[in-house]
This record gives sequence, structure tokens and C-alpha cells, in this order.
Amino acid sequence: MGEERRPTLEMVARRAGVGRGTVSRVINGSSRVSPDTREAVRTAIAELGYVPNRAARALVTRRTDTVALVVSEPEERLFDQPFFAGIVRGVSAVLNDRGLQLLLATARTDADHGRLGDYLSGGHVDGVLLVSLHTDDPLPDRLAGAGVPVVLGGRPLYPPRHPVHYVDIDNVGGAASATRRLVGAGRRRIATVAGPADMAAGQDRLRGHREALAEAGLPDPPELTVHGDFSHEGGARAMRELLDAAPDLDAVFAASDDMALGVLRTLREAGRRVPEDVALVGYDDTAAAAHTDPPLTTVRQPTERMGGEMARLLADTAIAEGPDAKPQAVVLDTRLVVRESG
Amino acid sequence: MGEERRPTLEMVARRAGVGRGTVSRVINGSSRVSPDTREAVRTAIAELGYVPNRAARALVTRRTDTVALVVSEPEERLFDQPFFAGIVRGVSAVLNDRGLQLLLATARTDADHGRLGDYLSGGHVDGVLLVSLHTDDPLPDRLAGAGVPVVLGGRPLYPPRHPVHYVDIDNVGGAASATRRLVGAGRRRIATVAGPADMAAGQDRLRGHREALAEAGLPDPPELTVHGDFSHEGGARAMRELLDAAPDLDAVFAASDDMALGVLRTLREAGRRVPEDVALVGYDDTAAAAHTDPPLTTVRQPTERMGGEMARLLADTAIAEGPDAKPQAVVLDTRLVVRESG
DNA sequence: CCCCGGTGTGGGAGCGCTCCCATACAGGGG
DNA sequence: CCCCTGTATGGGAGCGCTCCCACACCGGGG
Repeated sequence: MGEERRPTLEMVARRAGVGRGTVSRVINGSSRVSPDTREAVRTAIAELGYVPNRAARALVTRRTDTVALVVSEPEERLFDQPFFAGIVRGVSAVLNDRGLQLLLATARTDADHGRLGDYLSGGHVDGVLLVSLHTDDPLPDRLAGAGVPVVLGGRPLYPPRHPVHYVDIDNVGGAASATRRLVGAGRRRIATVAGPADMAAGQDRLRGHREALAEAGLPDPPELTVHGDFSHEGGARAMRELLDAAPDLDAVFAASDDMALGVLRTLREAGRRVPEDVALVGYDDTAAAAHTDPPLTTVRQPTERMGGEMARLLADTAIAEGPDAKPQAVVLDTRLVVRESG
Repeated sequence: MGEERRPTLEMVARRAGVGRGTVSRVINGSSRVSPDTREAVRTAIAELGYVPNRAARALVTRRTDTVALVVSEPEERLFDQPFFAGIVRGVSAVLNDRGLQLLLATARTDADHGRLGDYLSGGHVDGVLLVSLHTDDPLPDRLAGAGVPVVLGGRPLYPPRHPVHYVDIDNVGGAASATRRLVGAGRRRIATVAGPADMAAGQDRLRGHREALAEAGLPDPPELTVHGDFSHEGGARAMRELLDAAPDLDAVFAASDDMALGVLRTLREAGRRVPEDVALVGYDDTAAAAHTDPPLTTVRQPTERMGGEMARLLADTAIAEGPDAKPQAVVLDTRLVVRESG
């Protein structure tokens, strides 16, 4: 069939009556080319519909103008969260106007995971954005070790061997604002359904909760803290434990909206009214939060900004300044969205 | 610093004591290499930690092993829907085991849009998956015209100039199942808050609704159909119109859950009980649907399968067989999720 | 004993670009 | 009038791979 080859830089050069070098110079802006020549080249490009071949360029420049967004959560529930949606939005926006492409990489199986590591450290992308909720992920260190620019979404749980740039959301502050709200409403027996202890978000939200309690001079007895797994079901189960251990509680801070949904269900089943008997505040501001009965007071995270900051940090610092750049941490504030549950 | 170059195929060849061609043959499987040689090459590759340079390969093969997922919805609200999340999941899974990479392309501004068109038709990806909810999107035709393999998510609204592969969800059938449910519950004045008339999903869901009505021998007077824009607010507004024009309605089929949420709000404000006075069925099964008051009966779409089928169709047909392949259409069934609203 | 086909294998050519050195030319000062 | 500096331009080399042609080698049939 047609099979006609796409125009090359060489063809543009011939058509414009100049050398390849000149065309290249025009395309890549920067250096000096006389206005007339520049114009001639531009015309030839337009006439031919020339589009530079990225592979050829990448081969010589060793840059691909592509960055990967790696979602390293095995259960890809992550995609469902507005959390992830916001990040993608923020990342794309910034990348778009830096002229970078976004490669979305996921790894479901362990084999996928290994291949992904090879791929990413193989120089196929200029940098990597890593949103990893898990603690035992070896990817960051591996990439950093291979000299691949990396920016993490969420703080590293342990101090990494290679210090790394990251953008985090102020989980401590967010949780504190949630609990403070409960305190301000006059609650005194405030329980929490905390997140998993092996996730940074879980740890930090619990810490924020405790700080707010301490600040108000409220006690923090062990029976008022139960850990969940951030899921609906986990929240329901945790609430049942809480009700057994401390039937007189008058408020709950759930470290995720999903868990808050479960809490709500258990509370209803137990005949407790929300917020009259038990006030409830969640975390995340998921799509469901506005539509529960009663609508959920919760903590909204600036996910889109997070994505944007990650991309910016990667492009402008991690990639631009190379491995010797001083690792930066950006921490973003949350906002309490007050509805009716607490 | 280090700046050491990554190992090349040439280095592997030297180390294994063979020629470049042989190494290439081993890497790309296919043709015959003696077991001993193959083993020696494998060893050298492992020792060196060699990873093939994609740019170099792409330069000669003219294939990039990358496909783009284009989200052409200007308001990127799309990302928030489980709809999109499912698609991404399905797409990644299939792409992963085809050894293909996923490029996520978004275009917010018109300038973005133009650039995206250049980019995609410029041979930088092997194929394009296009999820476009809008009718006036010139991209499919442009890409097909440029000989780029394309698979659409959702049927084309108008017969395209270049026939194209697509995967659709049976909106007609899904909507019919929703309305049938209402009919089966004994409702007789069944209204619909339809989607925009310029979207395929909007048209088809309205058609399904009407078919179910006809099938039951129920009238379909104009005052029982109002168009919304798929949004919460639009649904609330549409419901107000409906209540004015046909106060005696006893059921509503909303063509999206977001609109159903608005419908629910308006109904509550008007003092109508759901489902006692007015039964309600939505469409999409969004995250919020399970948690409204009452929980929403709605139509769930097989989004993950849709993504998977799109990727499969692209890789196995559109790319593999080239532009002469007979355009295929895959249509997937929906499932009615019965909760309490209708 | 020669020829022939089938296997394995080496390595030149070339994909389309950027980099950089060489060259050409224009002026200004000695 | 020559030299020197600076600016604009051409084009060779080479990035790391795949493709493909040429070649070596091995037996078996004539």
C-alpha cells in the first residue's frame, strides 16, 4: 500500500536549500540562525508536514522526554480513588507544558514488578514519579541507585538509603484538624479507627489525632484506638471492636472515608445516631462522602496540587539538576470539609 | 560523576565472543541459534545487566511498542469516574502481557489538542486508544487518515469517514434493563432524565428507555423526558422541570448516577419519598451510589473489560493486521445492580 | 570426490537525528 | 591590504540497534 515514508530532517533541509545542521538548529530553537534561513526552514517544515522522529533524537541525546508515573499498589484500587485521579490531572497538566510525555506504568504481578524495574532503570524514561503506599517497596532505592531521577508521592516510611525528593500531604495536620473539630464540638471520648501501622499515611494520621487530643488535654486510652486497613469492611469491623471496648464513646475519627463508611454502617446497626450520639469525621473526601446519610465531614487533600508539585519537582529539580541536587520535600496542607456527620 | 554508559549490544557480543547479529537473534527469540551460543549470550547479558535501548530499536524497526490512551474530554472529570479507572485497569493488564507501554495523553487546551494530534500521527506510538465522549472530536478521523491504528471506546456518533474499530457498552440494553425494572415494580408514569443528545451514551440510553416503555405498552409523553448534562446539578434542575410538568410521575430513570444524585436531592426537597412515592434507577454504579439514602439501584458497566477489549483489539487486530483489517465492533453487556431506590 | 542444500554465524549498511568541527564570509583595526 | 574575531552554515561522525547478505561448515547423494 501507500507505505510512504514520513519526511525526514534531511528532506526538509533539501527542500529549504540548507544543511541538516541548520534545520536542527531551527527546530531546537536556541542558537543563531539568520531570520531568512529560519523562515525558509519553517516553510519547508510546514509544507512537508514534518514531525521530528523522537527515537532518532533520543538515540543521540539520551533523553526520551518521557516520565513514568508508577502505581505500585498491588491491588489497584488506587485508581478508583479521587486521590489518584487528582494526581494524574496535576501531573499531566505540568508535564504538558514542559513538553514531556506521561507513561503510566502499573505492575500487578511480581513478574511485572521485576520487569518494570528493569524497564525504568534501563534509561527508557527521564524520570519516575512513584506513588507507593506500601512500605516495603524496593523500587525507589533501586531506581535511585541506578541514577534515575525519582520523586515520591508520600513520604518514605523509613529513611531511604539514597535520600530522595518527595511531595507529601500533611497527614499529621489533616488528622489533627479532624480531631480538633470533634473536640471543638464538645466531644470528650473520642475514638479513632486508624490506618495500617505500616503505611506512612496510617502512622501520620494517628499521630495527628493524638496531638490534637493532647493539645486539648484529653486522655488517649488504648481502648479508643483500633487499626483498620483503610477499607469499608475494615472500618465496620473496627467500629464493632470499639463499641465493645468503649460503649460510651461519643466521637470517632476514621483515617479514611472508606473506613468511615463502614463505621457509619456499624453505628447505624448499633442504633447510635450520627452525629447526635456519635460524631464522625473521615479522611479523603471521596465521591461517596457528600452523599452518605448523614453527609460526611472529612478532610480533603490537594491531590491535584500534589501531582503538579511532583511533576514540577521531577522536571525542574531531579532531572534538571541531576543526582547531586539536594533532596527536597514539599508538604501540602489539607482542608477540613464540614458536612453533617461531625 | 560516574557517567558510565549503559552496556550495549556490542559489549554483550564481545563478552560472549559472538557477533552482534547473534546477540540480537537471542534477544528477539525467533530464529535459530545453537543452544551453546544462546547460553553464552544469556550469561553475558545477565553479567552486564544489559537492557536493550528502545530508541535504537525503534529507529530501525519503526515500532515503539507504546500505545497511547487519549482522554479527549476537555473537562477531565472523566478521571474521577470509576468508568475511567476501570478502563485504565483493563488496558494496563492487557498491554502488560503484550509487552506494550501505556502513554497517557490528555489535552486540556486547544493548543494541547493540536500538538497531541501532531504527536500521535507522527509515528511516536504504534496505536491509539481513544475515549472520547464528545461528538465533534476530529481526532479519530485524523489519526485514521494518517494510518495510525485506532480503537475507540464508545461507538462513533456519526459514521466516520474512515471506518474504525470500537468497543462499546450496550447502553441501549442497559437503559432498557433499568426501565424494565421500574415497569416490573408496577410503575406507570415513568420519566427519564436523559443525557445530552449529542453524546452517543445519551442517545442510546434514551433509546433503551423508550424501547422498554414500548415493550410494556406504556405511553411515552414528551413531558416525561428532560435532558440533563450528566452532572449532579443538571440532574437536580431536570428533576425540578419534571416535577412541574408531570407532578404525578411515579418513577424516574436517570441516565447517570451523578444526575440521579441531583434527582434524589430535588425529590427530597419536594417531599417525595424514594422509592415509595417515586422509584429511581440510575446508571454507572459510581462510588457514591451504594451510599446514598436510599442506596441507588443502578446499571453497572463492565469498564475493566471494556479497557481490556480495547487494548486487545488494538494490539491483535488494528496493529497486527494493519489498516486493511475489517473494522470490528465489540459490544459489552451491562448488569443491573438492585439496591433500594427502585 | 565433488556438489548441493541446510544451519549457524559475522558484520556492513543504514534508520534519523544531534553534535561539533571546519569552512566561508563580513567587517574593523593595524 | 592583511589579519583577526565573530557569526552563519555545511556536513561527517556516530548514537545502538535490526536487517540481510555473505560466508563457513556439515553431511548425504550423485
